[in-house]
Amino acid sequence: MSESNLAASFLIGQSFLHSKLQRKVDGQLSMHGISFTEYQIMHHLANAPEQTMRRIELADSVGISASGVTRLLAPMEKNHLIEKRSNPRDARVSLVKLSKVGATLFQDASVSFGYCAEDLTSMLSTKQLENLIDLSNRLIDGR
Amino acid sequence: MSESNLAASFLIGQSFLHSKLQRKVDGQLSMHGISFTEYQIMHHLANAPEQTMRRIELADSVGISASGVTRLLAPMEKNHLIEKRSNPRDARVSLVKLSKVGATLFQDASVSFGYCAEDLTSMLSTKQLENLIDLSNRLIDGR
DNA sequence: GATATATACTTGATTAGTCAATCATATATC
DNA sequence: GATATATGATTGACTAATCAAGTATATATC
Repeated sequence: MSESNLAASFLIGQSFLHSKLQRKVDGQLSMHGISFTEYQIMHHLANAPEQTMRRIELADSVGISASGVTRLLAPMEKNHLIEKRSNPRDARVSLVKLSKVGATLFQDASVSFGYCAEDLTSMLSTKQLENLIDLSNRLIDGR
Repeated sequence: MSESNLAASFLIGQSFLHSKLQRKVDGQLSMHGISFTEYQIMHHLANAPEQTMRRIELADSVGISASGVTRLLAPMEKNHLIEKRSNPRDARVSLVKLSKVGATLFQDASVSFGYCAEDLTSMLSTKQLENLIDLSNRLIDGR
């Protein structure tokens, strides 16, 4: 009956936590007209050299499929948050660059996102949060 | 440029981790013909008194909307994994009971799920995993 | 006991993603 | 240098969810 497997109950809890965090973050970012996924795209672009990445790199960074990236970026390009660049060394590649408009929006959204994140984690001390991030990173890296 | 906010980078990492876990778990459960969401539904039903819950309780437990539950349960009922019961004290309520077939499938799937969970968390000691669950629960409870 | 409000659930329309197939280009091999 | 294979990206068809609106029933108030 009751779940005796620690690892299994972690997965169940993890999934529930995700839905809670996702809901809160999406609600907060909606006032900037973007979703959490779009925010993540901009986050990775903002931290990349030249604010530029290949689409497949974005897919891997965010954790969605290549086709998901194509569909996600289309409206972002129409709204001039990003710009399409080609790679002269490899014509298969479509580079994505965070535009000036996109960078500004990202900075604004980052303030909301930061407050939201602080709020959602306010019950943990810095040490606990660092610990949590460390443990999460081990799960991500699989080491 | 680089994210100085600890809480914010936690949220980004959390989202990425979720996509990784979701993918792996869904892949594992697909051999039983169910999704992770369906597994969670059965998990909560299996642990409920009489293996029975109201639909809105299921929605809250799993972290999806009421309409999401309606849409999710429809095929599960057709496949006889769950049964619909009415509440004689409140005709608005539609009770959901895990069927015998559903309980058997859940037990089988729990074995796969357990292995999958062990595998995904194998790099953490029991103590670390307990610690991770505790920290996650604080985020969930907001205390 | 009629009326207003709240709760449980379902439905129609929409959205964000998936996968499988495809196209274009690049790279390796003979 | 022709051919096979691999890689990056897009598209069509589909799925799992959302929200807003609607229906049915219950509860509280006058």
